[in-house]
Amino acid sequence: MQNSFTEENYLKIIHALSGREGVEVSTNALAESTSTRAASVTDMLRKLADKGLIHYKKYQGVTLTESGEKVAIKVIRKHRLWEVFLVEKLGFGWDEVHDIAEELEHIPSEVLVEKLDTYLGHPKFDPHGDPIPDAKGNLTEPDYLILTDVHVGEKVLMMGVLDHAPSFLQHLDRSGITLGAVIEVKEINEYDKSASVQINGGPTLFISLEVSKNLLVQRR
Amino acid sequence: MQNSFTEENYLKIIHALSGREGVEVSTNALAESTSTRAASVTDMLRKLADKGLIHYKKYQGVTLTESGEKVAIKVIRKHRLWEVFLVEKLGFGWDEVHDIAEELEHIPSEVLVEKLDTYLGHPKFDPHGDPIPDAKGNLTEPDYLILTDVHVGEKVLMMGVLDHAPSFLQHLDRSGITLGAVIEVKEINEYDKSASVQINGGPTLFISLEVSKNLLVQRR
DNA sequence: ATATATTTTTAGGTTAGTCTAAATTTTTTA
DNA sequence: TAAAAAATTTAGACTAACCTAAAAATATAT
Repeated sequence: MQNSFTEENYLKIIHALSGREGVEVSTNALAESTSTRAASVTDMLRKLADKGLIHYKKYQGVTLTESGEKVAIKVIRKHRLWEVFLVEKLGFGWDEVHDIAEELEHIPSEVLVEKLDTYLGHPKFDPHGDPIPDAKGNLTEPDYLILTDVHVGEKVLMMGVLDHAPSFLQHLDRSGITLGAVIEVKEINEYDKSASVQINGGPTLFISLEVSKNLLVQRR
Repeated sequence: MQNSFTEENYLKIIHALSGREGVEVSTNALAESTSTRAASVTDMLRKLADKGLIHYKKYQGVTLTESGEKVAIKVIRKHRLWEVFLVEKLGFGWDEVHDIAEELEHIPSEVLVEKLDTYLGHPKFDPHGDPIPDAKGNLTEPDYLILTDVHVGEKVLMMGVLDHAPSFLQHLDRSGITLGAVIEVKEINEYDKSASVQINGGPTLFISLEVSKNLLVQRR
């Protein structure tokens, strides 16, 4: 029994919205994320529940079942591997690959994914720093900090982004903030929490709270 | 105005069935090729005609318009480039790639195709010897012979296959008949038109008319 | 604790792509 | 060239995924 493109998208989004703790996801949140209406979401939830892919009780929100989780993680694995391919092999920018990977992730061939994974050298992270689930479906989220949690004087490594919007990624490109960059927090403005940071021991620049909130970093 | 997966498939199949001369394709032939019923084909033909992608007069069969031809050739370009990728980069056999390419060919991104083409080194032929249309949509079919047209004593180069069925391609693999192989026709059996051929100056083997009819070759 | 607001579900409808059965047109054959 | 056969189209219906409007359930506020 094959899942449709649309079903896979719902499962992927439920996975993302329910987070590590597997918290219930609301109908409205899904309507927002899928760009559909709540009524359409309800229809789909009934269908996914019938297929045993989600736990669903009317008015109570949904969580993934084990089998739903499996499907979601497979889709995420494909999405992230294709993103690596697009950036590493085809030369796309990290700001250009999301929509294309959104299509490629639904190509249904197990052997394709595994050959792609091998070809790419079994990457552990995608171009945005997101972890790639392994072939068995194990997905371990590294516990990165958000830059807002870093104190003045600390040096951290840039490890990923929370916002994948092209405009945000392009902004980082212009600022020279790339994956693996060393970020030293020089100063935090008390008033608006904007910060001045030094990148790779080179130029110092000001970043807004909005930017800080979307940067995942790691102490060295 | 985007064309759907299904519409693209119809256009691709009409292109294939109408051949170089652009001959009319019948409703039944399309039903056969799309694995649907004639009534469904009629519905789709009306739709494609409304979009200006085919010439359609009831009961008279269809041909592609210029704009339909353009779409078909784009799909064919994508299909064949992805096949090259699957074989050359991911290590699939030529008998394994058709179904996967059938999915990949509908991924809609011009820039993806062009980057893929560049990455692959602008290949001119796919793993089955079929010519790859260029970015401008020029598709030049080389005029190969069919092995049945080759006389005893002639040496020819194996250039492609007409049948893409995995079972046929696997049969060729077992026989050592690969793209680029030199085939010398040693003998043709008058009764059933089976032939004995020598491959690359090495082993001689018997091939049935069924096989000969599906091998595209070139005089040297 | 009741009234109001919000969220979610139900009811009924739409479109794309498919189907079967019946009607119509074209082709073949006697 | 008329009858039979084959091909094609029309009519009416189905499913998946969406919609709007109205009803029902839950949450919030006075």
